[in-house]
Amino acid sequence: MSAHAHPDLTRNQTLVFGALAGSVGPLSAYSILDRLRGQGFRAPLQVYRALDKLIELGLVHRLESINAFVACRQPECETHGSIAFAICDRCGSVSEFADDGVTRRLEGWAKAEGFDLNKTTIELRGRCRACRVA
Amino acid sequence: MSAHAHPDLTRNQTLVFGALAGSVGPLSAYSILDRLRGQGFRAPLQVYRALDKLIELGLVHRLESINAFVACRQPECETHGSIAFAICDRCGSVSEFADDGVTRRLEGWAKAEGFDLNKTTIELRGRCRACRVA
DNA sequence: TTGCAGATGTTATAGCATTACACAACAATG
DNA sequence: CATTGTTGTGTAATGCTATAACATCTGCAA
Ligand SMILES: [Zn+2]
Ligand SMILES: [Zn+2]
Ligand SMILES: [Zn+2]
Ligand SMILES: [Zn+2]
Repeated sequence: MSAHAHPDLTRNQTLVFGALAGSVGPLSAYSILDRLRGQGFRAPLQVYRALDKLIELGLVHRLESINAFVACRQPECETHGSIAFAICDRCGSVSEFADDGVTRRLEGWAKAEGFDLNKTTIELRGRCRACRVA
Repeated sequence: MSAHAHPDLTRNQTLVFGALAGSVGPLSAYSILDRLRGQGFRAPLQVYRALDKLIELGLVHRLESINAFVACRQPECETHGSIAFAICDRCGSVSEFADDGVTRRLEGWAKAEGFDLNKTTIELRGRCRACRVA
C-alpha cells in the first residue's frame, strides 16, 4: 500500500487514506467525500480534517495547481527537502519525484535572501509519455 | 510600472493589470473585482477573463498555492524557462526569481521521462527576512 | 472524579471559478 | 455592401473548494 508506517490512524483517517491509496490518480476532497458516503461520511469537514492529519504525517500530498490530493508513493519521501510532481493534463496521472539538486538551489536562494523556508511546492504540468503521442 | 511592453490591452485588461501593478502584494480575483466596482465591474467573469489574457501575455502570474495573482516584476521573465515565487505567510509579500539551474534539472527530468512539459509551478512558502525576526 | 486533549458530527457560510447565453466591435473576405 | 469569423463584453446562474462555529464524544491523566 504505502512506503510509510501508519501510526495509529483513526477511522476517518484510515478511510480517507484508503480512498487515496486505492485510486490511480489524485482525488479532490469532494470526490473523496462521495466515495465515502457509503461508510457514513456526510460533510466536507470530515474529509478535510482527515486530510490535514494525513498531510501532517506525510502520508498524503496536496497538489496545489489542481486542488487535489494523492497518497504518497515516493519511498523515503520525507528524507528529501522538497518533492516535485508531474501531472498529466490529459489522463490525470501523477509522478512524484525528488531532485536534491533542485532542493539545494532553492534552499540556497532562501538562505541568501534570509527567507525562512517552510514548504516548497513544485508541480510540472504537461503530458505524460503515454499521452504525448495520442 | 512593468518590465514588459503592453500590447494594446483592452479597457478591462488595463484596469485589472493596473489594480495588480498598483498593489504591493498579490490579490485574489474577488478583491480585484471589489477594487474595480467603481470603474463599472460587476461580475467575477470580467476579472477572470482579463486575467486569462494577461497571464497569456506574461504580464501577470497566478500563485497556485494561495489562489491569487501578481503583476510580473521580473525583468526578462519570459526568457527563463520557469519562474519561482517566494511568498511570505506573514506579510504576504512575494519575491519572483529565476534559477536556471532549477529549470535545467526539471527540464532534464521531463526529457528523461518523456514528459511533455507545458508549465512549471515553483512556490516557496515561509517568512521573508523582515518578518523572520518579528 | 475531574479536567483536558483530540477526534467527530452537523449546519451554515465563505471564497474561488466556470457555464451558458446574448450582444457589440472589428477585420477579412467576396 | 453583405457576410462571416473572431475577440471582447455584460449578466445571471451555477458549481466547486474550504472554513467557521458549536455541540458532542472518547480516552487518558491528574
Ligand atoms: Zn511523498
Ligand atoms: Zn497522461
Ligand atoms: Zn514574471
Ligand atoms: Zn513578510
